[in-house]
Amino acid sequence: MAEEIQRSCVATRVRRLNRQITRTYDELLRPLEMSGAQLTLLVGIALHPGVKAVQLGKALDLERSTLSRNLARMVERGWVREKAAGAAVELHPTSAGLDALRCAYPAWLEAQKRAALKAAQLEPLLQRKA
Amino acid sequence: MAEEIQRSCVATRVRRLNRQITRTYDELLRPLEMSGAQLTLLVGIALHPGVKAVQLGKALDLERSTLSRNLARMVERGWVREKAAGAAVELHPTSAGLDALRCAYPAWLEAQKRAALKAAQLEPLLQRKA
DNA sequence: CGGGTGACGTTGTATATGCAACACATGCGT
DNA sequence: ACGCATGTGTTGCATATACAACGTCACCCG
Repeated sequence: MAEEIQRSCVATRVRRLNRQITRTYDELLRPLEMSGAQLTLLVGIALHPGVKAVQLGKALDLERSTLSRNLARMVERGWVREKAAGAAVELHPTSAGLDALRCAYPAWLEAQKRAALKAAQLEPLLQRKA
Repeated sequence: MAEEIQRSCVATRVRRLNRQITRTYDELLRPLEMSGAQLTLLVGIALHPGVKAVQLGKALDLERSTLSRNLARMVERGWVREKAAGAAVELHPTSAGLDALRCAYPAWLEAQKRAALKAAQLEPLLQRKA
């Protein structure tokens, strides 16, 4: 029973891979004082200026309160501006945010390259699930 | 550039999948007051009684301090016993821990079933990485 | 024996995440 | 206009995670 879980648990594998991948991106983005989570949000906002927070959350499958707090940090940094729109909030990139995005691109490329190696571990993951 | 990141970022995809999978397991384990992370640790300890913490951490690619704190919670719950062994710590399951594991098995099975659906999203992930 | 070095765990601090509870706005129906 | 349901965001609390700094133990070497 315990053997079966250890052999085939999807959560264990996905979570471990997530740790490895997240560490890789965070390490390379750290000089820019940006996290992988923040990069994802910044990209989404830059590509869809004025997007409603709730839409962004649904696209990323992010809980409302998590998104709210992550955005607050990015507003602090001056990368994002929030604009009230009734009960909702519209998100806009600032020029500093777009600059940060440009600066992050080389680090992202390198992280993407390193991640490709670890992503090979995804395939056994899928095969064992069956 | 931003388009490229949104289209192909491995971290974004792995992290989103991790959120979905983790939520699934945590939701089903919640009645037992157990998390997916704790289940993984408990399984590892149950299968290798006396395992050194550092070994478990390496197997799961878990940072030392993270493991230390997660284990502390499980010791609190009475599922695990820590035994000093020089500078290291040996981990043993308690009988309550083994009981909890047995109780968790049906929930794990159900989570595993639900996760199989979402894991289909892993395949597009891999293909776009190339 | 004494000092240094490396391995291991813990503590401080920060981000990421989620659930539950609350607050607020909007819009609808009467 | 009133009240109610719904959608949206925020706050309180808890876990998971990582890095940096620190304390300790063990071990080895001179």
